[in-house]
Amino acid sequence: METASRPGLRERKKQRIRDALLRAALELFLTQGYERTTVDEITAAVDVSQRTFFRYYAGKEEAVFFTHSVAASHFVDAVRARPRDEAPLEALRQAVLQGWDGIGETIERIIPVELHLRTYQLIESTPALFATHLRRSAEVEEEIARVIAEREGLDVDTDPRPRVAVAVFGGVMRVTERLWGTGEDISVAAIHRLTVSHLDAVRPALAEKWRTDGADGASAAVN
Amino acid sequence: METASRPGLRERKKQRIRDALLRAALELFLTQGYERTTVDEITAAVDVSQRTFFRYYAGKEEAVFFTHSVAASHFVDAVRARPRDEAPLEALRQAVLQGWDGIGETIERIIPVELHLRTYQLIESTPALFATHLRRSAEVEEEIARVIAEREGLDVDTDPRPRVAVAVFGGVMRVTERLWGTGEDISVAAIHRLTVSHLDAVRPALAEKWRTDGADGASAAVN
DNA sequence: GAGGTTAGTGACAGCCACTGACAATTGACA
DNA sequence: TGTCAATTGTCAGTGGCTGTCACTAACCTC
Repeated sequence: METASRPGLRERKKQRIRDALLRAALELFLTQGYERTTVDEITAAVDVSQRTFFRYYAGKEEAVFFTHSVAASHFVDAVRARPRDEAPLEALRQAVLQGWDGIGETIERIIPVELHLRTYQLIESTPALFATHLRRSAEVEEEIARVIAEREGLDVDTDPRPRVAVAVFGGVMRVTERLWGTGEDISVAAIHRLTVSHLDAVRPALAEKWRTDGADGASAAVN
Repeated sequence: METASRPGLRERKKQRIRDALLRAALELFLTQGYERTTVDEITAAVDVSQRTFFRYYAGKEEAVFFTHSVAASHFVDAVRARPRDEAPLEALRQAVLQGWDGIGETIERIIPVELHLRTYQLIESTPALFATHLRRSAEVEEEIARVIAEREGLDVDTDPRPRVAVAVFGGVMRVTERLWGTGEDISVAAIHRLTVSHLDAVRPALAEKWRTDGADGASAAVN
């Protein structure tokens, strides 16, 4: 009866090492900076060999983005779960907001949410990580585009709308994240607020004239 | 009188090495792949020391993106040169199309345009390069957002519209580039056509309902 | 519970991108 | 032509990452 609840000593030991490495890595990255932290320092903190680190994580980057992968697949699932009568962009909007609000339960099993949220600041301030983050986002967007296309009964290779819609949405999310990640308030409430205000700014931003409709645009101001 | 036209032997020698390194690097990257090409191979082809390569280029990546930097600043200049009565998105649209059409004169002084265009395929097919490409694009977008904000007399830090508009535009351009770069036809005509069709798909993609307006959406189909 | 099997680890050697330091070389210029 | 300064080659070293191999400890069977 305990094979399901207790996965065996070997497996538990592995899990402990994986967790310890992740935590040590993130804490070192956040205190000393990503590039100034060597793998040797991480493994020294956990007291395993350098080789062991690379058996658990493909590299330093994978450690940084470990929890992000979890969050990303939750987001994709959330999009899939949206009612089919919702407009595509509305479904995406609800899915991200839902994802952010549920980030606690999603991440806390692995590391303190605080640590996860702080990785965004690390990513935004480290060019190499930021680049990887964008690439990973692009991969998620490709997946989302396929989901949207399926929802709408379209072929993602002949109709540009699914990818375009997702790209528009993703572009706005990047701006939002960046503003949030480079700011001081890394609370979930803050990202929630910024997400809403930026998504609401899409239609005004696409308007022909910006200068005359001051009321509409100014109302979407941020900060 | 010849300081301007003939920059001296030393300078010419440097330029020759810089060009030779760039060409050798790109040709090796394109034939063997980016990661399978070592810096030693590049410098061996040009017959200089490895150290010399790093004096001209900060790393392998910088060589790949050398011409892209030129193209990017031409694009930014083109946006700046657009008439101020043009709507922001229209100005961006015209500037990119203009940029692509003039890519020949812009790049040919450095390397054959053919080589430059092929680097897009390399970038799209090499995750590390793709990531860097996205980061660089994000930097350009930030610059463009400031230009747009200035054009419209807005503060980029309080009004979200400049960054949002540029992010929307940039998102669509990424999708376009990716489709083009992973396809077979890497002609300027092809990217021009894809750019137009994708930008035209933005409004339909933002529509509430996709299923009913089949005529509008299907007309924007690609390929 | 002894003994074989196998997964996981440490130790070591090595590749490659990249950097700093210093000496050798070679245009530039008087 | 000799001096100065810019460029280059050489060398040594760091750090991320990988392959290999022997060893240990968990697991499994009888």
